[in-house]
Amino acid sequence: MAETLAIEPIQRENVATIIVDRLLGFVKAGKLNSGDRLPSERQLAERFGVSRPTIREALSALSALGVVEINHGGGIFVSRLDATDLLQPLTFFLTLESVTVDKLYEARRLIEGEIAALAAHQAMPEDLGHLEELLTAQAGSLGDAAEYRTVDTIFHDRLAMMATNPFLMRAAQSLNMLGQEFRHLASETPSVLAGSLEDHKVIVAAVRAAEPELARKAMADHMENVLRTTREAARKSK
Amino acid sequence: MAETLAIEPIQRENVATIIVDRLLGFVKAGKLNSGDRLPSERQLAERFGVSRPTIREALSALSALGVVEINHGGGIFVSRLDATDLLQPLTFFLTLESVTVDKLYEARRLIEGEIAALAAHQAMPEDLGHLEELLTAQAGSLGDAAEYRTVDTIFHDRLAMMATNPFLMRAAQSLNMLGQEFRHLASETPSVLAGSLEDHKVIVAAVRAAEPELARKAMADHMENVLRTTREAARKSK
DNA sequence: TCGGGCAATTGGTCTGACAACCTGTTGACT
DNA sequence: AGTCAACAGGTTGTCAGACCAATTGCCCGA
Repeated sequence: MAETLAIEPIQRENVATIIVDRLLGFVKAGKLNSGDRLPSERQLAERFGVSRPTIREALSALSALGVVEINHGGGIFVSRLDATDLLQPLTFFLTLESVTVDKLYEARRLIEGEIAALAAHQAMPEDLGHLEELLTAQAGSLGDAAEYRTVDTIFHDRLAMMATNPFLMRAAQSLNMLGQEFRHLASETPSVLAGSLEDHKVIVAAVRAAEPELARKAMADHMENVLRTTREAARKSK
Repeated sequence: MAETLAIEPIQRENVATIIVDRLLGFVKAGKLNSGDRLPSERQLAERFGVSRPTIREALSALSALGVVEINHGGGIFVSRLDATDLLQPLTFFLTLESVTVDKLYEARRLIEGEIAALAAHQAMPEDLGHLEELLTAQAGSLGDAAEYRTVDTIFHDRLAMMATNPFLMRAAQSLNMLGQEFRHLASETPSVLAGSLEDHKVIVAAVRAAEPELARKAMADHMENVLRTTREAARKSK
């Protein structure tokens, strides 16, 4: 029998890594809150009993993670990551072949679908107003692909906010970002944008009608269309 | 009208930041692929015309982002994480109040449910063997809460791998990590662990039977149970 | 009172050194 | 000839101390 036996490599951790975890612990435990200023590098080095380069490595990592902000001459502060903005990081790594694109949209269909359903379930009147505005904004930017993409992102974000689930929102945002790398091609075609707008209208209608399942279906169809046009554009450009 | 007029602070970027972007560019452009070995720190320092500490700060950041793996004495490699491991970063930011716990499990139910369904749809025989092994491992660790949590995580990871969707896997992992912060309390109760194991057995049975919808339901129920026990434990400890 | 300039503080970078670790090779022993 | 231990070279990990650059705030002079 093939033992699972997950023998871990026993890696003795970096001192810098330990310090990262330690500081992260402070943030988690609430001992460090958003906007708080950290001690200076020299003080941190002294308190942790390590050298300044080591401290700097730890801070560099935390900065990359978006947990702290470093100001030359000014000090180091805990970022105000009220809810969203993390997760920017993974915008890279687009070695994505077509297989992966399928998987990406499999995930998007699920998550965006749920978001649409939740939004339909608990939409507030003013939310609906916003969505309508965004639709007209999209109609007005059919000629400008870059602008359309921007408004499109706002549209999906708005819907995600209506779903009132920060976790789904977060996941949806990152998947959207990843998808956007591919859509540059497709979105240059006017007919594609027009089709997208039509999809959005159907979604809004379902949300307005407070029909969760209809909304989910509409969103799933939309994702399907986006995937299809993305693939066609990719094939053509080959 | 309030002009946006985004006057940027003209921040001259860190040299380390520049190097991070540069290396990231290589990865994006395909000049550096998964598993590739980077030049040594000294060589990098020389080529970029900077000192080694600066290079180390850049590498530390990339390591935190999960883009590279650094082995003491061994070298630096581009992570192979075909698609997955980014996004780890946002494991923190757990300001989670009880409202948020509900939302967290709303998201988990959706994503883990889909994973279970996909796994049931395309399970391979050896995968089923692994799952069985994990079940017995869990049965054996009912007395040790910490160990049980570890095996539990492996169980969910395994299922996620079977779903063959790196994006869902990634999302599920981070949600699981977030959830774990709360489960420390609940998982100290033996009866809770036993209940969890029973849930797992039902899930595996559904996967083995190749019944996607049954698996989804079983997983959703499991999530529901986890949420319930987590809440009860939290209430008791108040 | 206001304004400019100086000085302290803080982050940014460099140099050079040594320790800990991994790997392949060499050499001795069986 | 085959095995295995010790060694050498390269690599990351950490440290110390120094100096540069940006920010801040105090202090003094107008």
